[in-house]
Amino acid sequence: MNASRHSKSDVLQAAMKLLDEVGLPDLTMRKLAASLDVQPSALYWHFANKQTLLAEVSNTIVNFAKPVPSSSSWQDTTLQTALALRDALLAFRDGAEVVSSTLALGLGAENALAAIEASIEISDRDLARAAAQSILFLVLGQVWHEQQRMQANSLGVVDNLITAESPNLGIGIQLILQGLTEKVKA
Amino acid sequence: MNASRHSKSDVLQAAMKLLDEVGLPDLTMRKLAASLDVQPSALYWHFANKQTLLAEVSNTIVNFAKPVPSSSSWQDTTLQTALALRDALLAFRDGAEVVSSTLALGLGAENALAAIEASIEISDRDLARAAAQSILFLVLGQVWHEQQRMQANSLGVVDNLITAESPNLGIGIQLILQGLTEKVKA
DNA sequence: TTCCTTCCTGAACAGTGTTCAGGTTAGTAT
DNA sequence: ATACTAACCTGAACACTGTTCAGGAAGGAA
Repeated sequence: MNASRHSKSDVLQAAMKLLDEVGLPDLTMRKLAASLDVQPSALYWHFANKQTLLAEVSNTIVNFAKPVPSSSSWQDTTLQTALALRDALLAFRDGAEVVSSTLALGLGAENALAAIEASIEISDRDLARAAAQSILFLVLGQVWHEQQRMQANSLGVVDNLITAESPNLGIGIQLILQGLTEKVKA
Repeated sequence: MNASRHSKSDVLQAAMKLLDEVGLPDLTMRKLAASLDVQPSALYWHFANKQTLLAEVSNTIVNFAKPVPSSSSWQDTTLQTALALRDALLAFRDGAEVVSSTLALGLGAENALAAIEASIEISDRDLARAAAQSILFLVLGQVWHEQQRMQANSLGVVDNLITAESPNLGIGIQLILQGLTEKVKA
């Protein structure tokens, strides 16, 4: 990952690799530069600042979730879309925190919301948008929590004899979908 | 807020005030110390580190939400509890981000989850817990998003001609409650 | 007055993101 | 081959950050 000169996507790729190796808190510009055999200041030719870099990392994570084929019901399609996003977040270390922060700052990660919203086939688009946003926050929150536990567990914290409360993951989404379906009926 | 010696709660109180004045990103140990006319190192007699301090800030925010009286239905009580939490988060600058981070790190903020969970009067407690967690994430995500927009707007970002998509706030929660009610019927 | 707990100083350490004037490299056109 | 121009990088510095630690001062109790 070194050897003379680098392109913008080289830097992005190195950032993804470093994220996987050391996690978000230790993903510093200096370490990233070192992994490319380059001075820290060199990174600022490719990216205006660290947040811009992280925004592109976030987009890479979100776009890792490929669109799901439409199922028998739109409810199922929405659920599958949300689960695909969940899997994408889980596929990268601290993925949920990266995406959450980027989303909060208003940079990128709109693809995730758009995909969920598009899958909700009801006529009231405001309601669809509100529901999609709810599902997004739910997935981000749950995965963030889970990934934080992963790190805590990997550092000798041993209080996790009961680690399996994971089935939570899909329940909240299904509750929202059920509520949506009922609300639209009326 | 100065004058010779300070207690632990003095420091906490000064931290809350400084948070309101400068926001979370500028809430540094040095500024906090300066606001108390004290050296930064003095703070470490009261708190082990910054995260511990922030955890207590977080708890202060969460406990600002007083328990709501029980309504006609538990669904309404749960909704009111969630809205009370929302109001507490909104009452402090960057409140949602402070609580989210603290919650993710596993320190404090369990009161919020407990209050919501206790209000859900169904026999399946695992389901109640999952639903409560979903509602919590939903409120945190939504308010975080909203507060970030507040700051962005106060800094000369002027693209907010249409600022009023706030009614989202309660919709997601109601969807979850409706879904819950249906699921329990069966 | 002695003693002990509580609270604080002053200085330093190791790290962070970021800026900037200037240099090198590579490719393209003349 | 030469000149030019864009892409990319160096090296050093700036202004911060959280945190540690040996030691000193203030206040109350014995």
